[in-house]
Amino acid sequence: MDPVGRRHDLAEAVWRVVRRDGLDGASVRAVAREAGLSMGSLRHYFGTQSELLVFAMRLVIDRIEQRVASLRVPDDPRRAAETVLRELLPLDDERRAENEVWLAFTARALVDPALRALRDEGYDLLRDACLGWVRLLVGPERAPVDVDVETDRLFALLDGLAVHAAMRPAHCSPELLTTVLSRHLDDLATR
Amino acid sequence: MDPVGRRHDLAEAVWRVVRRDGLDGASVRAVAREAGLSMGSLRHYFGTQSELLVFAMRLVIDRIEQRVASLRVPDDPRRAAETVLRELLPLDDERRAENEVWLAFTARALVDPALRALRDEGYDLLRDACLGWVRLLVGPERAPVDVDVETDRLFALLDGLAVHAAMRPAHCSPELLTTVLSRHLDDLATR
DNA sequence: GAGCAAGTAGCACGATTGTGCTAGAACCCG
DNA sequence: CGGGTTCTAGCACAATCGTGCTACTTGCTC
Repeated sequence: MDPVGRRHDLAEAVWRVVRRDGLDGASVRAVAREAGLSMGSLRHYFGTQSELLVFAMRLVIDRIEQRVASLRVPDDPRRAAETVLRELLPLDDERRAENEVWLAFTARALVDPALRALRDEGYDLLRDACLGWVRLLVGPERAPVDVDVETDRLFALLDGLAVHAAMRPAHCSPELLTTVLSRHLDDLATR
Repeated sequence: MDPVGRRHDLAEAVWRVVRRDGLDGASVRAVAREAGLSMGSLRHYFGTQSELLVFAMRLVIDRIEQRVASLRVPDDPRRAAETVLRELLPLDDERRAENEVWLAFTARALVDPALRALRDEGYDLLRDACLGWVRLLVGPERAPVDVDVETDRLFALLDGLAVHAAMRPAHCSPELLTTVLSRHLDDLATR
């Protein structure tokens, strides 16, 4: 198989192990077993465990970026914002997987320098997106400081919803998530 | 020393290790070393590692509850809400510690059944608090479904702010956190 | 077909883990 | 002062970990 494809397969094996047993459970042996490979074979694609995990975390960002980029966005700003930001909520199993894996990696990034840069990159991307939509929705008459506050408010809301969806999936139906987001965007646009 | 006091000391040693090296780093040996005790001695107070970690996580809830309970709350609902909810934000180092430790434990609760009940307990307490303040602030003329949506919105905002404060402390000054909360409560009260 | 690169497998080593266990020190109460 | 409980310390064991290393197989290229 394509070597780069194989690395993707291994990263997805990491995702599955992480979702099942947490990042602590993602030992080299466990990932190899999950992927149906031997340890030695895995190490032919990833020299160290750190390299493997960084690649698996990077894949989260890439996948989300790619999905958002391939989105057909309406012209109306309000509906455009909802379309894009909806895509960041864990509404189906694919996005739930990305969300849980991302959460596990960011938690470890608190103590693992190798993952910190990736976490910052992901957060910067998301915050910039929030900033852009807030600018578009509140209009130019709003004071710049308000834009900053509203950006961090939207930013925190999105991450909070994602965290809650991971922690209490039973209490966070897709309908609830979208309703909360929609309500917030309404308030943002009608002020 | 008082045995119960000793258990508290050990739990605080867990906190320090968790903040420094993550929950993965909180091995029995590391915690014992941090507390200046031998492994065997630690195991006299906590028979298993799981018991130790559960106690340390429980302490997070207890500490926050205790701090909130000892709060002098203004009569005005809007100011009362801000006073109490402010107390849940990581505005000083004591609350930052609680926040980071709580985050680490909830992340592990995703794959560790022993911690799940405590995570649920903490989340239920926080959501109930949000529900109460939303009811008080929006008034009785609001539809019940709106109250639910606004509750989960406030709930997600608070947790999102806490997560961001832990992940990017440089970008989340106490002023920013309180401003965002205050803005949100304003919107809630003036609708 | 020869030969070299790529892929696969698996052993070995030292380090670290949680916990069971024993033995001695400290303390308190009668 | 004696005796029993509480506390402390530390060893031992099996399990697991990441990684270095070697050997075998596969496949592609002259």
